Order: sequence, then structure tokens, then C-alpha cells
Amino acid sequence: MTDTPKPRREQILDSASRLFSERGYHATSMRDLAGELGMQGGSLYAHISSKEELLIEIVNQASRQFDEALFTLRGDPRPADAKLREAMYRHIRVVADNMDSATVFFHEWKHLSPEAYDRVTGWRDTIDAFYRELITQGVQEGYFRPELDIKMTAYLVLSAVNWAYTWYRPGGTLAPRDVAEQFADMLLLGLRPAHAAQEAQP
Amino acid sequence: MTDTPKPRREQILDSASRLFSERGYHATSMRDLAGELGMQGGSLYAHISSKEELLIEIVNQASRQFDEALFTLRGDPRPADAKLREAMYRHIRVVADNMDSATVFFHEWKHLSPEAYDRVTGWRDTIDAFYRELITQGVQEGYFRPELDIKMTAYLVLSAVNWAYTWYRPGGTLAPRDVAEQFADMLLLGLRPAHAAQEAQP
DNA sequence: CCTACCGATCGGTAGG
DNA sequence: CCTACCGATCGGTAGG
Repeated sequence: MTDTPKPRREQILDSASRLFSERGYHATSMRDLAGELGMQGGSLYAHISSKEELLIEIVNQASRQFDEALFTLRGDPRPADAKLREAMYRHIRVVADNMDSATVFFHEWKHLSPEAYDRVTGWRDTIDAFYRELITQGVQEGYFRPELDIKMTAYLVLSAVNWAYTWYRPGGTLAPRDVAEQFADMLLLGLRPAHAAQEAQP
Repeated sequence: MTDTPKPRREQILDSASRLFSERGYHATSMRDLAGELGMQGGSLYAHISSKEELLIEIVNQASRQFDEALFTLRGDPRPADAKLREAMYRHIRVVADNMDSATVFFHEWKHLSPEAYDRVTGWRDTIDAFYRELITQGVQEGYFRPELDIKMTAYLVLSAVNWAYTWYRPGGTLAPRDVAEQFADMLLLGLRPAHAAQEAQP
């Protein structure tokens, strides 16, 4: 009695995520996608309405995951350094658990139609704002150095957690937690030994 | 007497860099590209032999710029922390001065044919190796903390300098030097104030 | 550098 | 979910 073949639609989205991430959105044809699922190109349209619908849904799915991971941290009472550590862990975990859709998210959002494009842009601003607020709070409370430029600090943190989509391999020895702990340690403590001499000049 | 219309070819490459970076390689048609230069689609083939040739040349150009910027630093006698600072500056400057081709380089190299694809992969490994050696040297000489994981540290540095292609705006107030100095300060010294208490537990 | 064109392939639809 | 097909557009070429 269920008219909507929901699992099939999810299979399509999974395959689309993989193909879009490997070959790119425009280089993936609907016939390629159908072939992966053992069907003919036209048959896809019994389950979806357009190619772009797939891209929109993949990108939205990824956005939602980041949202859920980070925004539940907003009211967290921990001190800012512990909170930053936790945020980085959650952020990297979303990337690691969704390598395909995360890759599509970072690479193919430019190909969205204007409305969806604007939504993604707005969402990015929200993530930026989250990290900037966290860092601002940390500076105010003395957990971070007062000389820090908030925007640049947020960019540095975002670089670390986002760029993971290019090198992280889910099957490997490093769990998302390991990556986050190491990155957080390096960012919080710095690469230089404690009490090291001033940087020598050339 | 010059049979090779060199300037025109460079115009084509510049336009291709811009269009490929904005729309992606596959979403840019040769007619789009020709239109930007006030010519007809077929006329492009008087100057180039294929669309992929354009992509290969753009990616190679970017690779060469990174190469030249970094590998002249190999024998530099400065201590590792100063060297890392200089490498980050040069790396970011290449990104900042070539936003279009850098974007194409990071996004579209997957669409290269196997030989060119392998060349880019090999080149990436070389850049990785450069940073790993620099960090290894720095640890050995005591400029960096001995607990550091070399690979992870290199990933963190590469994240910072590479991710700049997503947010840096060449016309703005931040010069590549400013970005590099700030990132290097944060990475070397850490976000936490000197002599700060241990991180509070949740 | 243009006109005119090639075969191939694209996203999507009709009708079953 | 398939067969058969639509108009549009693709990269590239011939001939000038």
C-alpha cells in the first residue's frame, strides 16, 4: 500500500552522491546514474523530477548534517577551548561520515540554480558566524589570546576541518576523533615548543 | 613574420581559467569561451587543438607556479620556523595571484585524462613531501614540538594555505603577506595564551 | 577567423 | 520500469 518507493529513491541519491563526487555534476549523465542502478535513463524519472533535484537534495542533506552537529553546541556551558575542540570533532566527523556528499557540497554548489545557490551561501555564513562567535567568546573569557583576529582565526579553523574532505580516508587508521584531537592540540598549543626563543630572523 | 599568434592564445587561456573556475570545466562550452573573446566556436581551433588541452595547460601553469615558489626554498639556510613562515607566504601568494587557475587546479584536475591526472597526483605528493621534510627538519632542530605527527602537521599547514582559494579576495585589505603572517603566528604560537592553565574538562 | 556542418550525447517525456 | 523518441547542445572539422 506504500505508493512511494522510498528506498529506491535513497539508492538513487547515494549513487548520485558517489558519481557527482567522483566525476562532478555535469560530467555525470543520467544514463551513467541509471546504469549504476541497473535501469534505463528514462526510468529514473519515475522517482525524481530532475537532475538538479538530486544535487539540491545532496547539498541540503550535507548542510543539515553540519547544522545539527554544530548548533546543538551553541548553548554548551564548556569553556571555549573545550568547545572548539568538540566543534572541530563534530565538523570533521560529518565530513568523514559523508565523504561523497561533503565533496559534492564543497565542489558542486556553484552549479545550483539561484535560489538553492543563495541558500547555500547563507548557510555558509551561518557556519562562519558560529565559529566567530565561539572564538570571540573564548577571547573574552581569556581562553584564547587577545591579539587574535577573529575572522582569520575562524578561517584557520575552518580550513583545517573542511580541507579534510581532500585527504581523509574513512577506512584508515585515523578516526575522526584522532584527527580532531591532533588538529585542536596543534591549534591551541602551537607548533613551537613551550617557552621557545623568539623566531630567529633570516 | 610571426606565424604563432601567441597573445591570442594567452587570451584564450585567461578566459578559460575564468570560465572554468566560475562554472566548472564541463559546464563551460567552447561556444561560451569563444563568445567571451568575440569569436565563433569553431574559430578557437585555429589556436588550440582541444578543450582538454586548455585544462591541461591551466593546471600545469598552476603546478609550475607552486613548484617555483616552494622548491627554491629547499636549500634555504633559515631555521625551520622562519622557513615555514616563508613557505606559507609564497604558497598563499601563488593562490592569491592566480585565483582562477588555482581554483581550476583544485576543482577540475579530476577531469584530466589518465596521464595528466597522474602527473597532478605526483605533483601533489611532491608538495606534501616538501612540507613534511620542512617539519621533520624543524622537529629535529628543536624549532617544533617533538610530539608532533609529521603528516598531520603537514595537513594542517596545507589546509590553511590551500583553503584560501575559497575565501581570499584579491582586491581586499588583506595582502597575501598579512594572511601568511597571521596564519603562521597562530600555528606557531597557538591560540591559547602563553602559560595558560590546562584545558578544563567538561 | 567564419559558415556550415558532423555524429554523439545530453536531460527529459510519452505511452505503455 | 522499458522503449522509443524529442529538441538542444556538445566538441570538433572541412573548406574557404
